[in-house]
Amino acid sequence: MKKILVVDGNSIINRAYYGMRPLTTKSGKSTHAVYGMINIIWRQINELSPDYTAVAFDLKAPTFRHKLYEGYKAGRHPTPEDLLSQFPDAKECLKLLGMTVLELEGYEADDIQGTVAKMAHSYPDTEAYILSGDRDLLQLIDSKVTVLLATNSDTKAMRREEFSLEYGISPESFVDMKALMGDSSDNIPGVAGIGKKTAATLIQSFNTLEGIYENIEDKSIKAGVRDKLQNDKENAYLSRTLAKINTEVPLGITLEDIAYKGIDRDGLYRKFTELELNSLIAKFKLTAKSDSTAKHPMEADKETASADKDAKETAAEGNGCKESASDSEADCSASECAPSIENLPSSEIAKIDKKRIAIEILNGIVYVFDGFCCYKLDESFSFPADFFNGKEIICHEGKALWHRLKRAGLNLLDTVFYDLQLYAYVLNPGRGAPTAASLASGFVGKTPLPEEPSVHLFFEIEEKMREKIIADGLEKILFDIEIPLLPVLGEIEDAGFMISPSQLEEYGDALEALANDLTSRIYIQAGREFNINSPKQLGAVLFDELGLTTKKKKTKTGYSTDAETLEELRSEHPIVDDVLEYRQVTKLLGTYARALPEAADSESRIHTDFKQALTATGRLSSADPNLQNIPIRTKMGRELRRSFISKEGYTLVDADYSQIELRLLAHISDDYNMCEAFRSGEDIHRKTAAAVFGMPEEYVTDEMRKRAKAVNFGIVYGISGFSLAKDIGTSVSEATKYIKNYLFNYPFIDKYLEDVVELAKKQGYTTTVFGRRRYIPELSAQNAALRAFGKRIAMNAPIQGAAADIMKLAMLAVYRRIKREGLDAKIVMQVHDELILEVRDDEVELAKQILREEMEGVATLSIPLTVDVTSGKNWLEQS
DNA sequence: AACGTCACG
DNA sequence: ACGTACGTGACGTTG
Repeated sequence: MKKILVVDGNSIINRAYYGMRPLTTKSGKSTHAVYGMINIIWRQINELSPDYTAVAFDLKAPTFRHKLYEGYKAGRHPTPEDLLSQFPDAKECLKLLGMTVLELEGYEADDIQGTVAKMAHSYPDTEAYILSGDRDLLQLIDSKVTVLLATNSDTKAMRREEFSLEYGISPESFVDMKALMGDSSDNIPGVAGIGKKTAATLIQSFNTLEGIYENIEDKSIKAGVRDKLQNDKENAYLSRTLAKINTEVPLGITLEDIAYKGIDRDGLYRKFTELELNSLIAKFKLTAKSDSTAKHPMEADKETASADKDAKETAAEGNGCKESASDSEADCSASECAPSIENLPSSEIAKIDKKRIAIEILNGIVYVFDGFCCYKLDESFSFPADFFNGKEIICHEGKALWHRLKRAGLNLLDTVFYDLQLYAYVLNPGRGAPTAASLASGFVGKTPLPEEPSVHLFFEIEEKMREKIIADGLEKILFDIEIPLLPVLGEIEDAGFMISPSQLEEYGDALEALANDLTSRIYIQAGREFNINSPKQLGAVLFDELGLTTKKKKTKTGYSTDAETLEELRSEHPIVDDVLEYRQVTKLLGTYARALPEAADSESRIHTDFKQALTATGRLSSADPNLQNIPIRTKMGRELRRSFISKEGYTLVDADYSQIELRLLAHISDDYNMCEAFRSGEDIHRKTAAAVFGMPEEYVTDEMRKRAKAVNFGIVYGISGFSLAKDIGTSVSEATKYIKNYLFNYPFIDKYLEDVVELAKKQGYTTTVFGRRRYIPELSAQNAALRAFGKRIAMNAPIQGAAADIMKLAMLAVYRRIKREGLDAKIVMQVHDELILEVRDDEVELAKQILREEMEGVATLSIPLTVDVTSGKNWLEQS
């Protein structure tokens, strides 16, 4: 028996799109629909071993159904952009899988499938299988046609038996039934007031529409139903025409035209690499170059092809500069693209004399491309000290390169690092850092071999990405902020923040004694020893053994034992207080007191790593170690800051923006009331309290001010009454009232929050006042909770992002001013709205003045930016 | 590697 | 009906 597999391309790709977690390439291209579709289809190919395969797609052009009925498929959600963009890749992949893609203007995918499936009747010994998630296709079931109904988890074969069992009618009657009950998803009207049940009963009795209307006076039809049928008779017949799949589409093909060709291994490897679908490469066991192109699928899955190493080595040993990379054909395959790489001894480094060069470090080896030749440097390369002065370096992960060159003793005066990772970040933050190879395939369509440098493509990639940067209006963000900031961050990391290890040790010892004390007390009260650090064991002790009241099992794995939960149980048992304190003490001990000295260098300085291309909003993040989360909120924790010090003869100068996010909200929304409050230097939380509680400011109590402050914070995050209530400990209705009063008093903020969400929905992204983007795909999610999350992101991102822009501009301004005025001062830390300098004692006052001037003057907004500046010998004692 | 928890702006 | 404030990083436990 020969088999035809007909796939409903639109249905399967939709199912894959909505049924899977989003997946994107490093450069931000969505790929999960393609990935899911291939998995679903490949499983069927393996199960069936079809002889003929076709995948049908809809085209945009209207079909006869639209012409017949203008409401047809009206009210459908438009296909999301990031699904639409996957169709070309999907079709290409299907062809590479050896399948035939069929689409025809004026016909829907359903019609094409029906036509192909029914071809089984024209050939002897042939049967057809239709793979779809759409139940409309069930009408095609007959003796030679089976529908494979793809559900979320598996695929169910529907033959006549299964169909009749489920619907109680024959597949041939399916369209007649649909003509009666309609179909809201396709906007097929049907007969008003007749649903699934009545429709099924009628069809069971009379089989077809004709049967029903011929027997309309039959007494088995109730009067009400009869009226409805008579009223909508025209609609019923129209609906049937709309629902009926046309099996006579003029495709002009024979079965031989859709014979299954087997997979194209090289093509799939290239395509999957481009899409970064590495798990599919593994699943199909694809390698860079295989010895044969067409394989039967059953063999393909098992095959292990061997990489062709010879090809690579020939290229590496090639003779110098004869081939230039830019001569390569645009569509050449990866191995053909690789240029010859010349080994360059240090003595000949001066040979590289272009102003603009590309550098890539791969597995510790330095590669240089000067626009013509590609060089591989010695392990112990050495450049002349001023080699890079005034040069433009196109690179990837430029800060690591910056450090490496700095450590090699090189001057980097006016050296600009055009870091492609920053380009990608600015184009689409929050996608994770793309590799150089993925940028190559994403922007110039060339995929370097794994483990091979892609530096020879950096000039082309830079050009393409720059075009996109300009098209998106991101030049300022990239070229005026991120690119110049890179060496500034390098300097800050290099400088490091000095600590006092002895002081930390003392502090740690005290914490340790306290922790030991608490441990024994907890054991005594628990009646046994256990691991207090294990939420599981702690939960068992508190709730099962000591019988504390459990609200609900909050976590996936068991009882919730977080501070919020324990706080409510304090009065039930004295052990709870001890556990809370134990948690606090061990946190300080493990994360800070003991860990920080480990990270310090021989001069007791700690060098963090600022991640410049990580956060979705534009902020920096700090890691290894994180110096942006040093405790301050509790007295015991705050003590840690005493151990962050300045070196002998120097002082720490600390400057932080006051209320920067709230000020930005005032500026962006242009809310008169809030702007006025900032202009006149009023206490913004007190003023807000007066508005929220509806009374003069003189009567505002501390508690009221505290609540108003929480509202101010919450608004910036896209607050809900529920969360505000939880935060300030009131009823939800009380909290909701505060929010309502707030928005009433600051009407432009209310308007702004609505508008920013609308605009984000329309554009797919938000922007800061400086143009920095954040894409918010969550806004078009199916899941309501996810959509609500998207709204909150849309409200917050322009504010948090603008604050980040301002701080970055301030860092540049302060850095340049220090340099220009020749101060003996270094920036040692940034904590989002705070900048810390280490300044020679005699220049402290000057540094304070500079910090204030530069930070406050960095942007001109409709309200003033204000900065609080303090100084001291450690991070705690600031005056 | 995932989870729970908790440190920061 | 459903979930519940934005953005981060690190530690210890557990599977």
